[in-house]
Amino acid sequence: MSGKKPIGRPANQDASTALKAVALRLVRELGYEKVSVSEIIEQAGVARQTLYNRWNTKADLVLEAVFEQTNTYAAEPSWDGAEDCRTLLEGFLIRIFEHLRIDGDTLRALIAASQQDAKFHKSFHANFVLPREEMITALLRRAQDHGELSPGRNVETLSALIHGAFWYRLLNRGVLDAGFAKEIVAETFA
Amino acid sequence: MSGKKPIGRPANQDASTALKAVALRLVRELGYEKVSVSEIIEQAGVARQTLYNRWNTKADLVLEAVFEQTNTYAAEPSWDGAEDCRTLLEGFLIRIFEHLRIDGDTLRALIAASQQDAKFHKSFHANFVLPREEMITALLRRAQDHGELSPGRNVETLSALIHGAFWYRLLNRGVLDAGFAKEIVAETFA
DNA sequence: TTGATCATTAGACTGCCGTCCACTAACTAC
DNA sequence: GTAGTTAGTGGACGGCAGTCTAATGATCAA
Repeated sequence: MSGKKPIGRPANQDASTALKAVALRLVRELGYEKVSVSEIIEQAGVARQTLYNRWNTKADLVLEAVFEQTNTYAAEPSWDGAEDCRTLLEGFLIRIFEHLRIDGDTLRALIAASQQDAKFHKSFHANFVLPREEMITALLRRAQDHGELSPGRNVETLSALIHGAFWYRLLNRGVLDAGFAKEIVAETFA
Repeated sequence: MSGKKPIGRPANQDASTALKAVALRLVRELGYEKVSVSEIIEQAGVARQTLYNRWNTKADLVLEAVFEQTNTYAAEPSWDGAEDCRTLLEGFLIRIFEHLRIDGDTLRALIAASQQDAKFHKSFHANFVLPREEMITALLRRAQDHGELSPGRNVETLSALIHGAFWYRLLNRGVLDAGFAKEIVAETFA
C-alpha cells in the first residue's frame, strides 16, 4: 500500500514538531489553562490555521505532545522478569505516578477537556485510557493464571477500581506516591 | 445570634430561586456546555450582574441547583436497619447511580469545571466529594466493627478505590447500573 | 508552461465567560 | 425628610477558542 505521491503542497513537518515542542514546554511551565493558542503559534512561528490544519483543538495538540513523552515513560512492564505479578503491578503504578509528578496537572486538564468535547473524548480514550486499562487487565489475568489471584475475582471490575483510585486522587489533587501504589496493590490482592 | 437587620437594599430571593430553577432545567434539557449564561439570565428575567452577585461562575450556580436536588436523592443510608453493611453499601451505590442517570452528564461537566478553576474546586470538593467519601469510609469502618470486613484492610484506600471506580466509569461514559454496584461491593468484600 | 491541488499566512470574525461602569431602586439610621 | 449602603439593570468591554476568507506558496500532472 501507498507509494502514491500525495498531490498539492506538502505539509511542513517542522511546523508540527515546533508546535508540539512549544506546547509541551509552555504547558509544563505555565499550566494548560494559562497557555493560549495565540501564544503557542507565536512562539512556534506559524499561523493560527496551521495549527488547526493538524489538530482539532488545543487539547488534541497537547495530548499528542504529552503522548510522545509518556510512551517513553510508562511502557509496558517487562513481561518475562522473574518477578511475580503483584510486584509487576506495583512497579507499573509507581512508574505512572512518577510521570504524573511531571504531567499530572496537564493530564487533569486533558481529562477535563475530554468531558467538554465528544470528539476529543474519543481520541483521548483510545490513545490514553484504553491502552493502560488493557495493560492492567492483562496483568491481573496473568496473576490469575499464575495462581496469585483467585480465579473468582472479576478482572474488569478490579481494573476499574485500580484505575479509578488514581483518577480519583489525581482529580482531587491528592497525593500520588509509591506508598499509595503499595496500598492499592495490597487491597487488590487482599 | 443575629437579629441584626442588614443594611442596604435586601437581595431579591426570587431572583436566586428563578436562576437555580432555570439553570437546572436548561442544563438537564440541553447539557451544561450548550447552556450560556446569557440564556439563563434571560429566561430568569434578571440582569447578568445579579447572577454574579451570588455565584462566582456558572459552575457554582449549577452546583447549587443540582446540590439541592441531590440531597433529596442520595441521603445517608439508614443506619439502624437490620441489614448488614455490605447490603447498605450496595444500596447506597445503587441510589447514587440512579441519580446519575438524571444528572450524570451535569456532574461530569462540574468535575471538568472543577479542574479548571481552583476556587470552584474547593467548594465542589467540600460540598460534594468529601461528604460522600466520608459516608463510605464510615460504612466501611462500621463493617470492620461488625466483623464483616477484616480489620487489617485500609479503609481510606478502599474508599478511594470504590469512589474512583464510579468516577472512572462516569468520566469514561461507561455503564453505571445496579450490576456494577454489586460487582464493586463483591470485589471490595472479596 | 499551465492548471489543479493542497498548505501557509495574516487577519477578521463569532460566541462565550466573566468584569466593569453608570445609573436607578430599596432599605436603614439619624 | 436626608445621607449612607447595598442590590438590580443594561450595556460596554477584554480575553479566549475556534472558524472563515482572500491571497500567496509549493508540489504534481499533463
